[in-house]
Amino acid sequence: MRIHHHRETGKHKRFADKAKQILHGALPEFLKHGYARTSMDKVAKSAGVSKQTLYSYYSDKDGLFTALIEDMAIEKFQLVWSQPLEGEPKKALTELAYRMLDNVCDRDHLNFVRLITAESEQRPDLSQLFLSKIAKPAIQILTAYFQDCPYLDFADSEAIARIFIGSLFHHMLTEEIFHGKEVIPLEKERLVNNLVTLVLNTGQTSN
Amino acid sequence: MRIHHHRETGKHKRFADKAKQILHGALPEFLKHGYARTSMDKVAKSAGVSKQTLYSYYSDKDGLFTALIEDMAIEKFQLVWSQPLEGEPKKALTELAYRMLDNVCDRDHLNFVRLITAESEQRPDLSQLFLSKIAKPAIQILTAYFQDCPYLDFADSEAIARIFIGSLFHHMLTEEIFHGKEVIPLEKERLVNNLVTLVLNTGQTSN
DNA sequence: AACAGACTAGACTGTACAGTTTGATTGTTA
DNA sequence: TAACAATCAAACTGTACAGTCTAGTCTGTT
Repeated sequence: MRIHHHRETGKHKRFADKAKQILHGALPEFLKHGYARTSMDKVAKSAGVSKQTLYSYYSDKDGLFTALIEDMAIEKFQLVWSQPLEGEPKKALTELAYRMLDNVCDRDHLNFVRLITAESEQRPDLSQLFLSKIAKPAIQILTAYFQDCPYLDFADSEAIARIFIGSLFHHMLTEEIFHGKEVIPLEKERLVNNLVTLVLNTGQTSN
Repeated sequence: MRIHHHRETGKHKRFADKAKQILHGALPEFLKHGYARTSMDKVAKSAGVSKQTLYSYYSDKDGLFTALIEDMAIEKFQLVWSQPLEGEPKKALTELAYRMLDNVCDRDHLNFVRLITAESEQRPDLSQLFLSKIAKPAIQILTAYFQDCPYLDFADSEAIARIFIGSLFHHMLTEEIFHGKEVIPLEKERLVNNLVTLVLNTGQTSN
């Protein structure tokens, strides 16, 4: 991104606003069509900005894409884990599971996952960013919950947390991204019930 | 594909051979670079065939791609599930888990999954083919094992099978496709041990 | 009024690539 | 040997698109 020097914060702000406006326009294009099928002309149009301006904020298509993914990984997509995990384990885990399934099944989120996957070979840095900013915190929070909850006791809390999250993630991948609703349908309720039961059966203590 | 009429099987065979030869050349290109970044010139070169021949066997890039994915989904990639699941549950499940992790972590297989994911919006039919030819049989076999095994008894065998397979799939997605080995590493052994324990703890009967 | 900075529309350049055409070569069949 | 099918290399066409350039507008500052 070009370096600007302004004395006034107003101008800084306007600059940042325009940068955001461009990302905001680029977002649906890249999410819908993927990297290769998105043209800079369409991005400019979608952002309501001239092509020249686009290129004065982002040096090239790759720079724009990188900025976009970073912005998404950092700003969007961590809503689920902001709420604390409290109360009776069965209720807490069930609610978490539904929250995760609902949140992750949002169109934008699904397309984001697909985009990261599609470009994971060209841009391993971006998929690692995804992991460190989104997957890792999720695993850590759930692991900490398993460790700290007085009603639960696992030999390996992190592994259990991964199994929990992995099952839910896989479900949304097959049902939503792979369009599995007609091919291999499975109601959320069955998955969540069995998953929670499985985990509690093993981890529940008597105290 | 063009329709040919030959009286001799020799010609039929040669025709089919050439078709396979083209697919064989197209395979690494599409797997490595994805759909958009693969050019028909490179495919022709990689297959050791002229561009004209390429276009006489497959009507266009899309037709070639479709044929390739169909071939892969049907011919390759179901090795794990061909061996029967027998013996003591703990041993059988542990071995299955390792077999699946090893098999699925093969470069070609990983790239195949990424390719299917990347094109899942443009070509939902192909991702559904992947599900019905690869994921569905796997789930069915494991479900049947859970149901038929005298030492095991689940309320919902299919849900448990999905949790089992989903956890393993998610692991290979994060560790291999998303390059998570440095970011969120987890040894196979921890995952498999905990997964098998989790499942057996819940399903094991006393008979 | 004069100037500067951010912006715009649109033309332009060069490259990559899907798909076609040409014209020659080889091998098989009748 | 004549006809034919399959193949080849290479040139060609048309389109899409990244990135640049031109010329001019609008806005706020001095």
